[in-house]
Amino acid sequence: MPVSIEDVAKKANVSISTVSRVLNSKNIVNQDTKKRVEEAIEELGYRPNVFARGLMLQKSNILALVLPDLHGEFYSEIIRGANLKARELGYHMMISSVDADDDGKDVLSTVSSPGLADGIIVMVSDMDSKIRKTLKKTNIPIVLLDGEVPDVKHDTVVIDQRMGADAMVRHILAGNETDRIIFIGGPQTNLDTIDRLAAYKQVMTEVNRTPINEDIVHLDYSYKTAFEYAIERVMEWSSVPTTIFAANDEMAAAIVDAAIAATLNVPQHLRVVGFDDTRIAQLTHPRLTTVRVPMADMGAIAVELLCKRITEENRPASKVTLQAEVVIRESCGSRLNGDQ
Amino acid sequence: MPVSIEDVAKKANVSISTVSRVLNSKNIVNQDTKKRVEEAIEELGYRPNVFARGLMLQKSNILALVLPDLHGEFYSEIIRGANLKARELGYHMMISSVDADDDGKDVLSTVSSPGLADGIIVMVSDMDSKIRKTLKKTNIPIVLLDGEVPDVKHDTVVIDQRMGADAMVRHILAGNETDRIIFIGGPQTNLDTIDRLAAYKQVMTEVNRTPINEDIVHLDYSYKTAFEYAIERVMEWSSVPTTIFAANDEMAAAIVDAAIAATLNVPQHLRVVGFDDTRIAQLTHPRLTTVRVPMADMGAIAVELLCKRITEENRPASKVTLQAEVVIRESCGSRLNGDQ
DNA sequence: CTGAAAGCGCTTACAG
DNA sequence: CTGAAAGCGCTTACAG
Repeated sequence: MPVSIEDVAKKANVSISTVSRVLNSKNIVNQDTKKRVEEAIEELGYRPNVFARGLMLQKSNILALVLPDLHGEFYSEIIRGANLKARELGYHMMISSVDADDDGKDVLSTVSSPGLADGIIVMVSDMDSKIRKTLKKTNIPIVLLDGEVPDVKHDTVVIDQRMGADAMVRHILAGNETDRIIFIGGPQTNLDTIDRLAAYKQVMTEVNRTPINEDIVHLDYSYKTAFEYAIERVMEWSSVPTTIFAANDEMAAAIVDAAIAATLNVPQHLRVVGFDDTRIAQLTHPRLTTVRVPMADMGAIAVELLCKRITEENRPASKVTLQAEVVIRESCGSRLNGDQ
Repeated sequence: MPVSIEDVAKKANVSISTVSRVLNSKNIVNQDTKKRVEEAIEELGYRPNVFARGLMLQKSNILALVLPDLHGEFYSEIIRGANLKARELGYHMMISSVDADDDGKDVLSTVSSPGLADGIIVMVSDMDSKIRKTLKKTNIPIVLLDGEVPDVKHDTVVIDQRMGADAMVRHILAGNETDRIIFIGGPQTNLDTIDRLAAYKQVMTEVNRTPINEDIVHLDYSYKTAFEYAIERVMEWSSVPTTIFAANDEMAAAIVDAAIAATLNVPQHLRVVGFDDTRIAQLTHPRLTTVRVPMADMGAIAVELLCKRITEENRPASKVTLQAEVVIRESCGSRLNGDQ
């Protein structure tokens, strides 16, 4: 039987009101009584019951983080960044994953009003995701990661995917103007892929090289699929000057490996760039030119926004856009040492 | 103002007791009343208040997972495995990280009795970790990952590191009997490193090759440190037949890269093996021979044990040992194609 | 099968 | 500065 506020009160010879006061350091308490109470708390090892407190305060100090998947470094960095910031601000973090077919009712309902979490950070990376509909019905503070849900009032933190992809395509063109550029994306409904592809199309069109359908392919972001796809095609690709613009590092790494398996030299016979700048980008040979997405920052900023929203319900919804920047390494023949 | 059980009761023309009964489907409720109540719940979008329920039931359906760090694939796999299983069993998961200097009081106290979480999974990977002391004082259900804390009654899930390391050293010796074998571990107080090193010493001693001090080095598990260390020494290492046994894949990858940077061939001029079988192991060239540690399983089983402990307080503490197995790839010259 | 009432452990006006 | 009391939203014996 855990010790309650009443036990403390008895031991310190005061009322529970007084104990509560020293606990919350609200109203002023006499120095001596305060000391007596604190000693009693210490001796008894008293910890306030979170539920009782939550019942009164309608606040749990818990934030929920809902991600589409918990797999891979991308998400683990978000979790890390969010967790650090949450602790800093005095919140705990709950975490859960919801895949695209899941409407997330399960997760959201337990977590949401009048629920466990004071607020919730949701990443909805797929356009068709059912959770988007569920979100509309929730009226707990929400921060959306990397995507927006229409008709929901919420704060948002996004990566400027378009700028990043735009800069990347220009970087490719700067080094190798005449290259055929093949875009290899994730699923068609994936929001990141949509943005990155849009930027690719736009820049290409701008330089009068409207992309043809054969140069746009959609895979599933995985190493395996990309490797299998690439191994069949690297020889053909390398027959004319070509750069592969993969929408994540995993696929880029797979393509590099497929090229190497076919005894091609990257970047000489084939150029490859990735996206995200996960650790994989530095483990390939040659290392990947890619676009850095500040994942940990994303998590941290989302937590920050959420906490602000929780304490200040009526502040206007804000949108934070994080820049993504091109990181030049060797897989594309960098401008620094590309002319050796 | 969220809708309460009272609102539902009014709408359905019953008492709150009855609403509670249909909610918890305990005692039998008349079909018609039940239906009426369910409709009211649906219409009002009623969700029971978690705190009120927790106050009564002394149960939150939340599990806490405390890891030494949230960085890297190793931990993200544990989180993933744990999270999946937790959802399956109807629990939510809270997550937090605690570093070795932190005594975790902060985390544990909020999370622990009479706290938020019904139980807690803790990974304590460092012998000196202060959290070990804090753990002794907690009397909430605990499952320990990958390490034990004396004097605490708890369930445990461990990897059989020793068997894994043992098998690995024998594998190295089987292919290259006369190789000098250098063990590169993490910090001296790291429990995994301790076990892996012990196995290395034992097998070496068994074959009458008691290791010398120069062949045992402690780094910090990171790619960077290992690369810097290796780049200075690869030439010397390769001057006699040598295998590097790194205590994780990160360091193994760094050593492979250092060797390549020195234009050495792996496994011909230098052999390298890793530990963990994280994804990195398949991204190096050559790919790493390593020891597979079932991380996701570890998370899932920990959750399972914890849930059993929560519901059956008096069951005897159990210890689940997961096997680690050698995965043969190319970095050590496999038996399959090592004699080309 | 159903309702009135006690109680879970807190916080917070309200008096004093 | 401090205490008695109400109340947060539930669950669960206890009567009926």
